[in-house]
Amino acid sequence: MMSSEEETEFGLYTDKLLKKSKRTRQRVDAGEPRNSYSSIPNFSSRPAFLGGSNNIYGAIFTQQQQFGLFGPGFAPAKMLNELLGRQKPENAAEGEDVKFDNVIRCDNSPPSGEQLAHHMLRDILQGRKHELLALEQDMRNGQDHIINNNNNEPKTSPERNDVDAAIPVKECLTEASDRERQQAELMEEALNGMETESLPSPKVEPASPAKPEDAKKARVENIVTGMRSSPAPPQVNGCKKRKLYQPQQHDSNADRYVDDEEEEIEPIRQKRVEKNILKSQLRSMQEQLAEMQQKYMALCNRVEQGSEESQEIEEIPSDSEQSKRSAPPSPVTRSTPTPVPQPTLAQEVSKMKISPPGPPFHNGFLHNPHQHMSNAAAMYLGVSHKLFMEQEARLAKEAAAANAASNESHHIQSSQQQHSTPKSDHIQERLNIIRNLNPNGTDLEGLADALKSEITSSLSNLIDSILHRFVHQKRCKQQDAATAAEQLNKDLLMASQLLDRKSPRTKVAERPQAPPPPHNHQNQMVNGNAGCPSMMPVHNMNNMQKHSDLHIRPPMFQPPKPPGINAPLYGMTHPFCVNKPQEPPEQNEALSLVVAPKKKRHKVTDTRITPRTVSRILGQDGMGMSPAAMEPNSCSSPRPPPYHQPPPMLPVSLPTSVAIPNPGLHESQVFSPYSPFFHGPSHGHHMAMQASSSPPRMHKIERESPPIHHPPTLLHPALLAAAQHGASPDYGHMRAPSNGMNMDNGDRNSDCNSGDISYDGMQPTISFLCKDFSKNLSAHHPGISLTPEHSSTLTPMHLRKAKLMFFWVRYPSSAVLKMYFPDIKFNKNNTAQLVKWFSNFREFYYIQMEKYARQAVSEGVKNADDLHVGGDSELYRVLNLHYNRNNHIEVPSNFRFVVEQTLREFFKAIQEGRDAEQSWKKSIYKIISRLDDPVPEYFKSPNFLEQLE
DNA sequence: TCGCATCCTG
DNA sequence: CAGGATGCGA
Repeated sequence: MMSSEEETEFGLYTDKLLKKSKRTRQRVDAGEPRNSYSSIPNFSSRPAFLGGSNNIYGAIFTQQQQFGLFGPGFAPAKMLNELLGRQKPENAAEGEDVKFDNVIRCDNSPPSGEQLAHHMLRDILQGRKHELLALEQDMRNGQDHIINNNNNEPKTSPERNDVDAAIPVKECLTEASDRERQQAELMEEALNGMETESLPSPKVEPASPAKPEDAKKARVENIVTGMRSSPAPPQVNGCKKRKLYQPQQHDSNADRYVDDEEEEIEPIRQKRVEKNILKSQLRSMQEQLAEMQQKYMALCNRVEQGSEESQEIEEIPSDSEQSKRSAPPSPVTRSTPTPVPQPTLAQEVSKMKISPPGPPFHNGFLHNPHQHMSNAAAMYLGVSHKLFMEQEARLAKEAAAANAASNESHHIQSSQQQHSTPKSDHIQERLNIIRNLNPNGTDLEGLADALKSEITSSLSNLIDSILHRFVHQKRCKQQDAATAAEQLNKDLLMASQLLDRKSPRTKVAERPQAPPPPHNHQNQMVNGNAGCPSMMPVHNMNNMQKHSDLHIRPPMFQPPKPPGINAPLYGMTHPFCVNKPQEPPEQNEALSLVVAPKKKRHKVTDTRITPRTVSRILGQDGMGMSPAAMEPNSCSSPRPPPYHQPPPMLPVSLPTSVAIPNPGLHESQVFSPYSPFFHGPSHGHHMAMQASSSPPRMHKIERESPPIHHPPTLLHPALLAAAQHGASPDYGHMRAPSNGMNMDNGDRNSDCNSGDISYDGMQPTISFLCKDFSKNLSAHHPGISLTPEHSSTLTPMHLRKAKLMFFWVRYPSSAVLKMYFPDIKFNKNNTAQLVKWFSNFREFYYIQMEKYARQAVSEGVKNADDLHVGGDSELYRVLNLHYNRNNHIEVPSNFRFVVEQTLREFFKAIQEGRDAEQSWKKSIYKIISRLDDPVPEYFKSPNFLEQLE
């Protein structure tokens, strides 16, 4: 049953678990043995000792795959996978008996019966969407199965059959009937292919006794499959209302369908027709866009090349460039080529697509002498691609789903290609025209036409003007460069606005389409560009770049442009990340499934919005803490006078986000956000992203030596900046004297020696550290006390910090946490909150792990050792996005190691079918809990928080 | 019973 | 992310 793993070290422990688990518990995982992991004496924090042949470390070190007890001789992975894949139901069935027994037993106990039933139903409903569909079918057949959606009242009877009788006929039913009618009609008339898609497939899965685990598994699988099989829109809503507010999924069809539900049939049909029309029109527009882009690229290249060297010009320079760029990227470890046969359009698109960012991007565009131009181009493309890419994505989906449709689209495309691109004078005028059209709304076709011509014309205008400017710019050289860039920016801004306004719908889906970025820092910059057209004047850029941590954004800047999440088309080190190259339909999906996108009830949260406000802008300049302060001419806006407002007790929200890209920059260094600091600080520890480059082995070896001297993983500009300033006055001794920036050791126990970190929760006054700090302040600005008040309130910045800490510790004790949040006056509540945060972090983390592990399994990965998490793997990026959204710090290499281990553990467990067991994750948790590392000292520094911006 | 951890839900 | 439910160990 349990793998040998447990037997070795956790024997006793797991025995208990197993025994206990027999008890009537419906939830597999509820409750983790308290303090289990870290408190278990035998748990060494270092893998080295784990001698067991089965332990992961053994496997890792020996580079041999060992499936626990199964050993090498076990069936070929392929077989195994298939077996498992198909077996799942079986396994589940086995377990179900047990589980169900439990459930039944529970029924006898009055108090919990209801709840159990509720849970059960919930699980069923959540996990087995397809089942629901089947049920729906049943309903249609006259059976009285009633599906209860989660929003309805809890059933009183645990038995499924009873549900029928017990449930009052609710909207569900009516909705269903509505749909029924609609669908019937639609089927008959076969209005369009899309509709038929939405019909529930008669696929029936015998409503087996619901087993929670099963349901859970199903859920996860749903997520996974959802990620993978986006082309084929999963079941369309049953009576699952919850599905509805689940992300603005690409599945516009479903959405539409849902929306239409309530309305009369007639209008629905009309709308559909209209939509189709619009769709085709959009398609044509895309075509044109593509064309124009090509032209544009070609022109750009010609111009550039002409000026540089007289090199041969290729037909489509962009292509060549692209190929150059895309070639080098890490060879896919295990290529699971999923080159979905793309229709011609898609091919074209792929050509057009800017090589998914990352390093290649830099090499390509950014290095050329005319960077401002290139950047502008990139930006432009980013903007204009929104619409295009989205549509392309949808197209791909549809093509996969309905073959018939593809032909049509081709026709349309080709026919539309003939469109000429009319030119007109001013965008504004046209905008007005369009605005006038909108109100009527009735004439959608007209509108579409208008939009079409509008976009095309304006775009062509844009391109022309851009080119003109470019040429002109070349003549005028640097002097004019700045202004030209500004102009470009304006143009681009206008363009983006134009596009946004015109196609509001695309807006929704566009985010995921953002150019993907292998190398986050850089990419974020790039993406930021596309997302935030409003740039700073070029002349400011130089200063800015020197302080990449001090991103002063245009007031209007709205961060919500998370770095592209799309998987890069290439460069996936991670085997199972390789797949969805052709799946523009957001990689996000799975993620969003996990993390509900729109929750209104944040308290401390919403990290996207930066709290540190005015304090940063106002307060900081006097403090000599911000890099900016050192800079005489930093930023266009002269630093505010030395007076300070009382530091806001509670952080005010400011838009935060990634650096503002400087479109106009021509210095290459600009694009390595951290570069400015690499040389600055005395410790040039440029541990810079070895990302995927650093061989995993290294980490492993690293870990072997207990004293582990963690490589200076930090690189947070803020820190570096701080280091710079450390030279100045008192600041220097704020840090541990010996370590300086090498915050290596931060041993939990030893860190106290820093002395200054004495945290006394009760002291109303400032702590040592704060005193120090305040001394500085007052020294520089008498009368101003910027003492980081010992607040008991955890701010969003604390949250960020906590997230960053997660890279080192997954299971921090509350003591450790307190130590690392010296500015917090801890009490039960905020301690719990902080702990809860980490719990949440873990949750997210493990969900991701499981998801990807399952994906790997289902994709036929054989050996856990084949799983690698590179810096460019999707998994890695997802995690980084979650915990290190703005790339505040360099992700410690150990974290990647941990991730990899976790992934492998999950993978093995799943592969071996252990996931059928009740608490199969626990063993994994235990393993992972041992992989915690000491958090770097600098996390304790108040400045760190400060710099988290 | 309490503290802690997970899972689920919103 | 926060609340609540639940489980487990002490």
